[in-house]
Amino acid sequence: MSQEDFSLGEVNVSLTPIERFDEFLQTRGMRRTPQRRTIVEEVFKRHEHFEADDLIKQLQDLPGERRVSRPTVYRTLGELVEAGLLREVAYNNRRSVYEHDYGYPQHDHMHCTECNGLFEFHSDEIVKIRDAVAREHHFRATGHRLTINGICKDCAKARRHHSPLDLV
Amino acid sequence: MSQEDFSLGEVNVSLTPIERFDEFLQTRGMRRTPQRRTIVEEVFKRHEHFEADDLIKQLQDLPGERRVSRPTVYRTLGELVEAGLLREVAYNNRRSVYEHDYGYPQHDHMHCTECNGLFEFHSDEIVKIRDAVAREHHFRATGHRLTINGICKDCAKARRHHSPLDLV
DNA sequence: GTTATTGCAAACCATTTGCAAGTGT
DNA sequence: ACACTTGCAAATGGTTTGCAATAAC
Repeated sequence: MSQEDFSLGEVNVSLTPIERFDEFLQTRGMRRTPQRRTIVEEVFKRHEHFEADDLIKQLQDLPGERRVSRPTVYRTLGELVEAGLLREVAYNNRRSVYEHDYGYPQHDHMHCTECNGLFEFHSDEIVKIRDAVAREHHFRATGHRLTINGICKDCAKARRHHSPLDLV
Repeated sequence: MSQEDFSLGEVNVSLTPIERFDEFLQTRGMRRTPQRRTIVEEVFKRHEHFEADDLIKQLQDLPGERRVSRPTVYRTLGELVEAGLLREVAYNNRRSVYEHDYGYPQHDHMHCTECNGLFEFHSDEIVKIRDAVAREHHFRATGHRLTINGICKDCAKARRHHSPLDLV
């Protein structure tokens, strides 16, 4: 976490995700419960994309008194999105994939159709074009989602070891 | 449909979607059935984004002998995607949205979070940047999906008629 | 005559919800 | 004390599947 204490719009960036969530709960008259606390902690332990089910499994490895039920996980994930701590990346249709969206720089994704991997990248250009396009169409842009589809470096390499006639 | 007879990669662009689908079925040893025919016809009657359910409703207005069951609609939509005639736009998670992807120029979307509307736009720049980014990361790009989120012109206008304190 | 396809009813499965018991404030 | 939360079990709802009857080829 940065030591600086500056604010970006309404959001005080010097807070940890846990503090930020507490702040959010307070503003909304919602309560700080051990379950909510456990979930934010686990969610921000590492920075990978995850699905609700990944998180549920992760929580199952926790000592018994910290167990959280499935509905509560779903409810809390929704709250974390509302709080601006998580973002939903809908690249997989059918189930939701989440990623950190707090104190983490704007970025986009490359999605490998072979191994289903998701890779992040950043491009200032994209944002510029986005805003230009939006302006041109009188659209008030608040964000965007770009996913480049294709084959990642590793899968491309693996493929070269097969003959081009090797069908599945 | 264009009168010209030129090919783009493997795809003969002079075919109508219906012909193209027949060709696809033939190559795969699949059969031309009245149900499949009805579905392609209805799907390509107009160029809007649609969900499986929209199509099912549209089919219900057809004379009785052309009725198609729900499972067949889902099965055929999948085939149309495989055939490269349709493309799945996963902007809504939970249900699939389809759009024409045959003889239709590359484009991206603006998604209005207010009215849920989807608007198309085209930008050559985006494709250039996409390829540059992919090259830089040794990623073999085959396509991309960009959705700009925000408020469309009409919803923005409607909003100005409310006081900023008008919550929900 | 084979083999693919259809329609029906039932299954799937991620997510959501009603509700009674529990718990922050 | 008073809401807000939780966990349970059951519901939801888009999509998929098993299977017997049917229809392309």
